[in-house]
Amino acid sequence: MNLEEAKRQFIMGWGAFGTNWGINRTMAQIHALLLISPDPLTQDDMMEALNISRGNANMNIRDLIGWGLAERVIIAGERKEYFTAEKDIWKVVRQIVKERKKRELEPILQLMEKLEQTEGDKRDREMKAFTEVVTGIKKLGLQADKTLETLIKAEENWFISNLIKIFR
Amino acid sequence: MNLEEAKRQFIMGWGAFGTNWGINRTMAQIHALLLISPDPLTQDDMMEALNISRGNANMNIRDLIGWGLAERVIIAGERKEYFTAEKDIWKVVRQIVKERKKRELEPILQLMEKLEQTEGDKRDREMKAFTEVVTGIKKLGLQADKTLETLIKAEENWFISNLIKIFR
DNA sequence: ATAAATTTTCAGAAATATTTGAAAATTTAA
DNA sequence: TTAAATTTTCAAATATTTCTGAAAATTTAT
Repeated sequence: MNLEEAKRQFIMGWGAFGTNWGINRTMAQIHALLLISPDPLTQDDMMEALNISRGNANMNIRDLIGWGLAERVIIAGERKEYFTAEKDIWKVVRQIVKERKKRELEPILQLMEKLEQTEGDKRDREMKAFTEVVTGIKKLGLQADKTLETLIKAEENWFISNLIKIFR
Repeated sequence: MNLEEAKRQFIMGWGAFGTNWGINRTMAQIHALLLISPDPLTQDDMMEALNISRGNANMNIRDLIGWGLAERVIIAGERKEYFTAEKDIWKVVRQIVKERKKRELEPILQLMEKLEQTEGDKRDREMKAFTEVVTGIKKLGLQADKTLETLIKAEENWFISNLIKIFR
């Protein structure tokens, strides 16, 4: 396969992958494009490469920046804005984990904490089933939160070398 | 808060949470409903509780079964089919991890392996950037695959107690 | 066998999410 | 300043996903 075709497949594949994870296809494709671009790109470059409109490109670039996955780059003497993405995949994963933890795990934990306050007869089967599930989710969620927090702070080598030891 | 309101919020919250993770809202709501039901439910019970159509209920129940998150229950003397969900959250998480690994991680790894075969001049900047990213994703993916495999096989206490040791 | 109960399917409808493109706002150069 | 270049916004259009409901298929009881 030649490079052009491989790039196309990479971008399409990354886009489909993102879709499974609740990430907008275009955002994932822009991310893929930036990942494999040795140099920063402009919005127009991306519009052309991915065949998308100006508005779409602009919104998704800004979302990517919001996720901490892309950043603006100033290029001396250039009028247009340029963008790059972090190339180190491990850093990318850590950044995504960090954001999703904040955006999704934390709200679920808050909900479970609120639902733990539910009043009712503890001998009632319905009540018991409910309480057990809520408590279980909260416990696991807290554990996950702690684990992910450590993971986010970990340095790659430390983490990987530990994982290899523990989970072989 | 009383139990009825708490259940409602649990089901809505779980549905919204699922949506963020590429899981259909109704499927997540049915799962939530089953999680907090002390006894098995029929399709009609779910249709009524969640205010959804027969077709929708049927399809999503079968999807849940496909994910290994719900199962049919035979109740002696009853004509209708009943369904339950695994209540142990840790088992639920393991099951989800297992399915997502199969459905999503494995295809991405296959794609990366294919893209590693891309032909081109290794001194070309474009080629180099591409190869580095593909290789990086594959490496991390293989590591994740191995780790998740261990996690799937692990017993809860073993896993949690190890994690607590490693990641405190 | 027959028919009632129940489950499954799926085309079209509805809801949701994404994208476009043109206008408005902002930035930059001269 | 002024105006050209660039970025941002957002209402409407489009695409995608999900849901409905009725018909078909299957299962069960008699």
